[in-house]
Amino acid sequence: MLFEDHVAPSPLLAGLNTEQGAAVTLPPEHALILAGAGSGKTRVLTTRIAWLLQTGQVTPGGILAVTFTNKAAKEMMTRLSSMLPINVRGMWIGTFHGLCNRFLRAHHKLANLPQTFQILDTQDQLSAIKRLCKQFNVDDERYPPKQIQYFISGCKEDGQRPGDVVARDEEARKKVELYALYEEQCQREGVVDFGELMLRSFEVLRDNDPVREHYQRRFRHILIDEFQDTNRLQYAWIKMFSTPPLEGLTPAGNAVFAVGDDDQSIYAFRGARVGNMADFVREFNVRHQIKLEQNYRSCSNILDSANELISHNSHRLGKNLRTDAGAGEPVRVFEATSDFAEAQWMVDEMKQLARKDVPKAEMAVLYRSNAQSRVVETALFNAGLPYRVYGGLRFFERAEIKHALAYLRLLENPNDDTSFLRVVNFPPRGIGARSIEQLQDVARSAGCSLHDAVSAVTGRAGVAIGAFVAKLDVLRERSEGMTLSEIIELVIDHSGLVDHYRAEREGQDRVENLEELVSAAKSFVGIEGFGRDAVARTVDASGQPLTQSPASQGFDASLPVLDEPLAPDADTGETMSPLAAFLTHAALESGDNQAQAGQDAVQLMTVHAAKGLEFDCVFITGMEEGLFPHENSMSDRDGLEEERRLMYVAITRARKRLYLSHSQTRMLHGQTRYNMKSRFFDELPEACLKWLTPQQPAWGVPSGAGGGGGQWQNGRRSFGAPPVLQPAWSPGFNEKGDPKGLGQTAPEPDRGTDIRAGQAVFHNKFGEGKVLAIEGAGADARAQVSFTRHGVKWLALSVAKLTPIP
DNA sequence: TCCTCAGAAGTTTTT
DNA sequence: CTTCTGAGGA
Repeated sequence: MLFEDHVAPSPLLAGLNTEQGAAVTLPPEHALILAGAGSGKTRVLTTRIAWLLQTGQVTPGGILAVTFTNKAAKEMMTRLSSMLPINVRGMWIGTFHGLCNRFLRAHHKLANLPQTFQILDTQDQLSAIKRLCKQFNVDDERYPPKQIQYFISGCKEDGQRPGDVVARDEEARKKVELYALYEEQCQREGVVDFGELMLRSFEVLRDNDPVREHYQRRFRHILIDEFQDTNRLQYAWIKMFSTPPLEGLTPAGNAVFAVGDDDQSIYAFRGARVGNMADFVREFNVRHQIKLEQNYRSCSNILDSANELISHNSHRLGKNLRTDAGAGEPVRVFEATSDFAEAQWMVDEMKQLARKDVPKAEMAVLYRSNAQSRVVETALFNAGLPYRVYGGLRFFERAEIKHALAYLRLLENPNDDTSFLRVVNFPPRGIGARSIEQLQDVARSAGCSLHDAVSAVTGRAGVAIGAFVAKLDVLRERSEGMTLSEIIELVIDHSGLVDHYRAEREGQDRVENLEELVSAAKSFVGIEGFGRDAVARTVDASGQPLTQSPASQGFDASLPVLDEPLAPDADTGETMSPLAAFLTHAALESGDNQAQAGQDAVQLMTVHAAKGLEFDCVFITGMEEGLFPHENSMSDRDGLEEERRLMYVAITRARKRLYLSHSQTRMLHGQTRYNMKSRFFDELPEACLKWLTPQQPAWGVPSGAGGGGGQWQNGRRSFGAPPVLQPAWSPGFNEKGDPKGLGQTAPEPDRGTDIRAGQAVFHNKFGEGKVLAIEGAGADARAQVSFTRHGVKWLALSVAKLTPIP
C-alpha cells in the first residue's frame, strides 16, 4: 500500500513517486528521510507540511520548520503558500538563528537580555575579541584573536560555557578565561553573537520547564532540512522541542521529521556533525527511515560517476541514486598544460556550447578554492563572455554599510562599544588612539560603556569625543518619529559618511551602496524575529504553565500569531522599533552574495557554494592532488572522505554535461606548482568517461596500461619540485629534466614558432586576437596583433606571451 | 593624527 | 602573486 489508507487522497500528492509519497504521508512519528541529490528533497519537505495542514493534522501554529539558510527558508515559504491558501506567518519557519532570535526576543527576560539586544556578526565578534585582548594585555602572538574566536565559537557549538570547559594546560586555561571575559563584555554591552543566539535559547528551554513544555505541546511537527549539517548544539536544541524519547511513539508526542543526506555532508570544518543522523535514529527510536534515491536531475553517466565515487567512502548510511534519464553524454576529462590553458580551453568549450544555444547561466565553473577563480575570470573577461562570481563580500558586510549600521546601532543602543569604536573616528574627526585609550581607561574603571564614560574624560580628547557623542544624541533626537528610510538618510548624510566617500577617488561605489541601503530600508517589511507570540508571552509573563493548553486554545490559521512585529510588549509597553528590526535583519541576513541576477552569465563558484544548485553544463576545474582533494584534508581519512563528498556534490550539480579538468602546472601563491591529477579520477567508472586529451602513461609504457594513471599511486606528490622523470609526451619539455625548463617551456609550447600572419593568438592581458603582421627577426621580432577586445597592438615577441590558438 | 610601506599569510562558510 | 593588517614615519 502506497499511502496510509485512513487519509483521503490529496491533489498535493499528485506527481510524487512512491518514496516521496510515503515520506510525505508518514504517520506523526519521528522519521529520517535520506534524500539524495536531486531527489526532490525540498518538495517532499514542503509537501509534507502542506499535507499535514490540509488533512487537519496540525494547524499552522503547530509547525516548526528549520533550515540553515535564509534562502532555503524563503523557498519553503514561497512553495508552501503556492500550495495552500494559508497564513504562512503563523508557522515557525526559518533558520536556526532566525528562530532563536525570535525566541529570545519573546523570552528576553528569562534569557536575561534586553529586548532590543543586537547581534554581532563574525566580523563584529572578532573586533570585540581584539578589543578585549588589548584591554587585558593578551599576547596576540601566543593567543591570536582569530584563534580565540574559533575557540569560543567551538565551545558554544558544543554547548559549553566557560565553567564547563575542562582546561588541562596553561593555554587552555587562558582561553577559557578570555571566553569568560568575552561573555561578560557581551552581556554588559547587550549584544549576542551567532553562537550565543543558539546557546542562550537552548539554555532557556533547558532550564525553564514550563516554557519547554509549552513549546513541546505547541509544535506537533518539527521539520529539519539539511540535517547532516547540524552541529551538537543544534541537535540538542531540537531535542528540547521534541517530547522525550520514550513518549516518542505515543500519540501525545510530537514528531521530528529530519531530512538530510550524509553523502552531502561538507561542513564538518565548521562544526557539522553527520553523526547526528545516527544519533537521531537511536535516541529518538526512529522507526521510519525512507530513502529518496530517484534522481530527477542528471543523466546516468553523471549519476553513475557520482555513485561510483562515493562508494569509496566507508561509514555511509548507504544510498544509490538512480535515474530514468538515459546515459546521456559521457563525462569529459581534459588535461591542460597550465592553469591558463585550462581556462582558455574552458572558454573555447563554452563558446561552442553557446553556439549550440546553451544559455550561459546554464554553464557553471566549480572550483575547490576561491583563489582559482582568477584565471578563469581573466580568460572569460578577455573572451568577452559575461560571468558572475558567487561568494565574496555580501551587501551588509561591506565596510561602508557596516559603518552606517554602526551609527544606526548606536542610536538604538549607545552602549554598543563595538559600534562605537568602529565609527568614533570614521570619517576621521581627529580622535586618535590616544584619546580612545583614555576613554577606555575611564570606562574600565567606572565599569561602564564608552558612551557613558565620555563625560568623565578631560582635556582635548574629552571635547572631541564629546562632540561625537553630542552628534549621536542630536541624530537620535532628530530621528524621533521618522520613518526607517528617513532615519538612514539622515544618518548617512549627517555622519559625514556620504561626503567622505564622495571625496574619495574610488568611493563612488560606496556612495551607491549607501544609497542602496536607503532603498533596502524602504522595501523592508519586517516580520522576522520580534514581536508578539501571544502564547509564548503568556508563559513568559507569568512564568507559569498555561492554564489552557495550546491544543484547546487552537491555532487558527487566520489568527495572526507573529504577524504584528511592532506590537508593544505586554508588560513594559516596550516596542521593537522598525530600526531595531532592520538592524536584526541586517545581522541575520547579510544579503545576496551572488551578483544581481538577470543577465545571462556564466556562473563561477566554489563547490561549497554550488550545493543545492544545478546546471545543464558543469566544469569542475583543478582536479589535482593537493587542490582537490585539498592538501590540508588529505592527511586523515575523515578529511579525505569529506573531500570525496565534496566531489560528489560537485558531480551531482550537472544535468546534462559534465567536464572535469586538471592541469600539469598551476600558479599558486606566486609559485608554479606541479600537480598530479586527482586520485578521484581513479574512482570514476571508466565507461562513463571520455578523455579529451590522451591519457598519460608512465614513461615509455604504452597508453592505456594501468588506466587512469595508476603508476602514480605510490609516488603521488602534489607540490614542490617537478617530477624528476619527464613524461615523453610533452613536446615542450627539454631532455635534461631541468625544472626551469619545465616551468617555462611547458605552459607555452613552442612560443614564437607558430606565430605568423593570420594566426589566432591568445595574450594573457589582451585576450584573443589575430596576427596581422610580423616584423623583424630573432630577439627583435615584433607582431602586429588585432585583439578582439583591445584593438590593434604591436608586441615584441621576446616579451609578450602569445599562445597560438588552433 | 593620517598615511605609507613592509610583512605575513593565503580551504571550504552560514548565521 | 595578491590582499590584508599593523607598525612606524611625516
